[in-house]
Amino acid sequence: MVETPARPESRGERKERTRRAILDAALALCEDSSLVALSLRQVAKEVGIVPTAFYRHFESIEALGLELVDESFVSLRAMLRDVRRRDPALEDVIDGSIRILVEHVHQQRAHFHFIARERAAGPPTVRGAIRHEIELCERELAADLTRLPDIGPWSAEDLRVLSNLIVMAMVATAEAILSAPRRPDAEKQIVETARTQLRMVLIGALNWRSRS
Amino acid sequence: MVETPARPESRGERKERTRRAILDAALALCEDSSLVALSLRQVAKEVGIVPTAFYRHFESIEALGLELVDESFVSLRAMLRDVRRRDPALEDVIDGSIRILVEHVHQQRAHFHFIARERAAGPPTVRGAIRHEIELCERELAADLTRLPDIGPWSAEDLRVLSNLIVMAMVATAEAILSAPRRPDAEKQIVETARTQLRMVLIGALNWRSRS
DNA sequence: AGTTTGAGTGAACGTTCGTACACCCGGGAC
DNA sequence: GTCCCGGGTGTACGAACGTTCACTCAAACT
Repeated sequence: MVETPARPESRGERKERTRRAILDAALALCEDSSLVALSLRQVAKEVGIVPTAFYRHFESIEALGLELVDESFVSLRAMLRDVRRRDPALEDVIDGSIRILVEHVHQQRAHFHFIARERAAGPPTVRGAIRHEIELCERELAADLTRLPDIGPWSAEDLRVLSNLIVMAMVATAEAILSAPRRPDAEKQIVETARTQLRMVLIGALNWRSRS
Repeated sequence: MVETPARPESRGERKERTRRAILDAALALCEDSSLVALSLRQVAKEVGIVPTAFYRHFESIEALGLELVDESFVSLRAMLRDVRRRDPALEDVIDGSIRILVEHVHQQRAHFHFIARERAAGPPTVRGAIRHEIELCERELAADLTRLPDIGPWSAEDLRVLSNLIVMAMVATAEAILSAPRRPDAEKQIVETARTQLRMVLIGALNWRSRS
C-alpha cells in the first residue's frame, strides 16, 4: 500500500504508482551492493507492501533488473540526442559533449551508477542487456562520426574501433565522476582529464588514418 | 577438513592449506555473482569445513575479499614486470604488451574476473583497495613512459592523463576478453581492436603534445 | 444491480543465513 | 610425559530468505 492519494485514482494509476515505487526502491536499495544481493523482501518492505505483492508486478528480481536497464538507457539515449542536436563544430564538440555527459550523470546519478555496477556484476541476462545497449551506442556514435568531414570516408571497421574507444572512455569518465568525492574541484579535474584524452584520441585517429 | 595428506604435515602447513582452499573456493563461488552475494556458509561447505571454522582464518567475507585483491594484484604486477622487462622498441612495444596482457588474462582468468567485477560492485573497502591498486599501475606506467625518448620531457600531469587513458583501455580490453565467447576468432578481433586503439592513442598523444 | 477481476493481505512452509558457545584432540613447546 | 594452544566440530539460536496458498474488498465490466 503506497499511501492514500488525496483523491480518486483509477485502478491502473494505482498499479503504475506501486510499480514505480518498486523500481525506485530497488534502484535505491542496490546502490551500494548489487542486484544479485538484493532481496525481494527488502524491496517489498521499502515500498511498504507485503512480499507476495511483488509478484503482481515482476516475475523476479532479475526481471526487475532488465526493466531498470531499459529505463536507464532511455535517459541515456535522451542525453545522446542532446549531444547530437548540437550544431557540429559550432562550439567545440568535445567540450560540449563532455559538459552534457557530466550534467546527465548528475541528473541520473542512480541510473548511471546502476549501469556501471550491473554491467560487471549483474545477473548474466542483465549484463547481456547492458552490453547490447552499449554496443548500440557505439554504432550510433559511428554513424554520427561519418558526418564529420575528416572521418566520413573511413572504413566501417575503423569507425567501429574508434567508436569503441570513445565510448569506453566516456563510460570510464562517468564511473570516475560517480566514485569521486563530490567536491567540485575533484570533478573539475576528471572533466579536464577526459577532455584531454578525447583530444588525444581524435588527433591520433586522424593522424593514424592519414598515414595508413 | 581438507582431505588427509599422504604423510606428515605440520600445523602451519595444514592451516595454510585450508586458508588457500578458502580463498580458492571464494574466488570460484563468486565467479557469477559478487562478493556481496557470497555467504560464509557457501564457502565453508565448498571447502569442506564447518561454518564457524571460517573465522579461524578471516574476520569476515569482506576481509577475505581484501586478501583476494592483494593476491590478484600480485599476479598482475608480475605481468607488468614481464612487460617492462622487454627491451623497449626491440620488437613493437604495443604488440608485445598486448600479447602479454592476453596471456596473463588467460592464466589468471579468475583473478582478472574478480577484479573486473568487484571494482564496480564489491564492498566499499574492496572497491577502494582496487581503485588504489589501479592508480598505482597508472603511476608505474607513467614512470615507464618517461623512458621513451619522445615522451620523456612531458609534464607530470600530461603523463598522468595519458597513463590513465592507456590503463583504462587495457582494463576494458581485459574485460572484453573475459566476457567474449571463448572462440579464438572472437578474441583475435578484440586484440586487433585493442592494438589499433593503442596506436591511435599513442600517435594522438605525440601529435597533440608537439603542437601544444 | 450483480459479477468478475486483480492488487494487496497475512499466515505458514522449508531453507539458508551469521554467529555464539561448549567441546574435541593432536602437534609442539616445556 | 605433561600441558596448552588452536584448528576444526556440533548444536543451537533468531532472523531473513523465496514461495505457497487462501483470503479480502473495491474498482471496473456487464
